[in-house]
Amino acid sequence: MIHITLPDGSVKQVEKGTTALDVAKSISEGLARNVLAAKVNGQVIDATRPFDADATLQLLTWNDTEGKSTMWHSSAHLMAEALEFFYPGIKLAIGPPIANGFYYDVDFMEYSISEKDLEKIELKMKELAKEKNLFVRQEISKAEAIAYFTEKQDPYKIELLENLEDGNITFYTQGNFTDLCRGPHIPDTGFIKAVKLTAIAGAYWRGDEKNKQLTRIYGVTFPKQAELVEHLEKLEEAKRRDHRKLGKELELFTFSQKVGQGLPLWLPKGAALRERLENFLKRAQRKAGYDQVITPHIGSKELYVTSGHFAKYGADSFQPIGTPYEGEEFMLKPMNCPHHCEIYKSKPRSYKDLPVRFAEFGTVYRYEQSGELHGLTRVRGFTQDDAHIFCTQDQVKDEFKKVIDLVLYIFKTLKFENFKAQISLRDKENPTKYIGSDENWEKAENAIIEAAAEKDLPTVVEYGEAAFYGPKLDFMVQDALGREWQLGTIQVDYNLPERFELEYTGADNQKHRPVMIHRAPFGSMERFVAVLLEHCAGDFPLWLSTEQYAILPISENYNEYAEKLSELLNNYDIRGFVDDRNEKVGKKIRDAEMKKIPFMLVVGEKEAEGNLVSVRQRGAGDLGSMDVESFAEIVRKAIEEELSSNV
RNA sequence: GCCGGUGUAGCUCAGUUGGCCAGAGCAGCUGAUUUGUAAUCAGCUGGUCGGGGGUUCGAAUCCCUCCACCGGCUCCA
Repeated sequence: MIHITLPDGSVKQVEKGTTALDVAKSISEGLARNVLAAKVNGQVIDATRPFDADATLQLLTWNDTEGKSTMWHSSAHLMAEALEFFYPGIKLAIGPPIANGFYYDVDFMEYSISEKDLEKIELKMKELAKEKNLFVRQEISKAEAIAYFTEKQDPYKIELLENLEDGNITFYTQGNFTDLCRGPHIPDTGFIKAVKLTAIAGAYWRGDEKNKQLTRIYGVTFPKQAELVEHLEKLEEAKRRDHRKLGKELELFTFSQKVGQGLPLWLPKGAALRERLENFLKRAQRKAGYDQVITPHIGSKELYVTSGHFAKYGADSFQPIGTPYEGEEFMLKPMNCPHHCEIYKSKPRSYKDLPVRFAEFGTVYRYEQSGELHGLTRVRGFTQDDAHIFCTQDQVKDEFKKVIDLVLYIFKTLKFENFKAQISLRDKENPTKYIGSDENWEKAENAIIEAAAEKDLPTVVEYGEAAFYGPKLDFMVQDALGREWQLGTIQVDYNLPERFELEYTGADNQKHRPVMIHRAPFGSMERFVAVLLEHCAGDFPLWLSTEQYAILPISENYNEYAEKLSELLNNYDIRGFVDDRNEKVGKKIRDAEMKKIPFMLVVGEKEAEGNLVSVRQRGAGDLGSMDVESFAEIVRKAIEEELSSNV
């Protein structure tokens, strides 16, 4: 007899050879029907594997991330079985589970496949799922495995096998399909009740663009049809919130083929929104001791040779601009830091001056591959809310904390409640990858870790993710749909101060090298606006709305009164317009709602006579009628509340 | 850049066994209506069918090529 310890601490005494599924059955049949896999001694394995010694056991169901990924992994096998049915002779590469489903990379040989084919594959998968075929695990020698795939003429599996150790190789078989696979898998295909193949795309073998491009089919499966429906609804919602769609509808930005791809054009309303965000940040930065600077959009090629960026990125950048006669070369600036370094150097600095903080909404241009461009989140020209802090090594931690405060203030004000900070540190195994002294790195990394801890940031630490010039802290926010985006960043840089020979005079009257911190709380205005748009689905907070109210006269007879009101509200610094079109008020309300205007002010005879406005708030409905001062007070209070989230 | 898909009016979309002047709704304009909390009615304007080339008596529709966009891959100072 052996002992199996469950998560609640209870211990089951069972025969050797008992499986996790048996244990589940002994608890309840219902549970057993939901068990997808088992976590035994911390390792996820098939629920059908027999125990041969004492162990801890956690039964994994659809409610566990590992349960889901096990099912999706099995779904990839199921899809492969269906694919082999329709397209015999195809070569299979890899088919893993991913965050939201699974995919399989397939070399379709002479077959061609398009989205139209997905439906029949789904049907076949459902048909095979109904057969409740068991996933059978089989240990196999490397030689036998290679022989199997040689027979099957699958070069990808053979390549995978070549990198595997003999004695550690397993096959899994369900129905008519056998695959090289480490496992684990769900007990049988019957758990898969709902199937949706979502996309078909190209993907390189082993992610290397020098390799052959395979066809990747993405899919997702569920244990219940209802969950698939829910999933599809979520996708619809994401589509509805897509910043490209909202940006067009709300007339915020556009693109022109003639101007060039990836070069956003900000329309009046978008520009007003952006200006408001910039002013918001400028105000906060002024308070935090930043000095605003302005630098040109191009810089001499020498500048980037000095910074080292030309050597690293020059070939993949917009190419230098030449002057007509002298043959001088200038680059479109891909970042602002070299310019800011030169500002630092414009006069001698003393330790008493530090930290120096130069801020600039700096527009930069980077060549992105055409297939990479995406709405406002990936463009070729964008504006960073950039700043560079020049300080002593001892000031790094404090400066980090101040920047973290700034970022938190922004997140709080704009209601990004779910976020995390990723701390990217060195890969210590690979010291030659980094510049700067070990001692300074150690200090900087600790400073970041401590700063994050003291600010109670939810953090994940990634080793080996640091830039070659210094460690960094990136903020990832979740939008309303739980999708993750990288926004703000804070980076320590030992490289540029060295290359630009920056110095300050210390208390010891000796020259010292300052540390540089790059930081951008929004990241870029383009990306931030995109994420904000999706986060709030276009319903901007009042203080950010370009049009805070629309005055809707009942008929043309009240247009004059409406104009008078509008002037009055202008005196209160409340922005809006009069909808004096010859339309019924219902139509005007509808249009104002579609334009996401926070307040609609209906005026007719009653209001004109009593010097009142009838206020209707987006989302909240009719607030009744009141005088202008009361309305202005409502607006003032609402904005104060929105902006008061001091950290 | 690569693989796959898409491209018809300002917007959303019909229109492919190749065939009469290419359609609708919304937006816009004109007129009527003078309106009370999510679409008043009527008329009108508007299209090199993404660009170029080809096949054909005839091309939005078939072929070639280029461009842009969408979904991925690779990349991201």
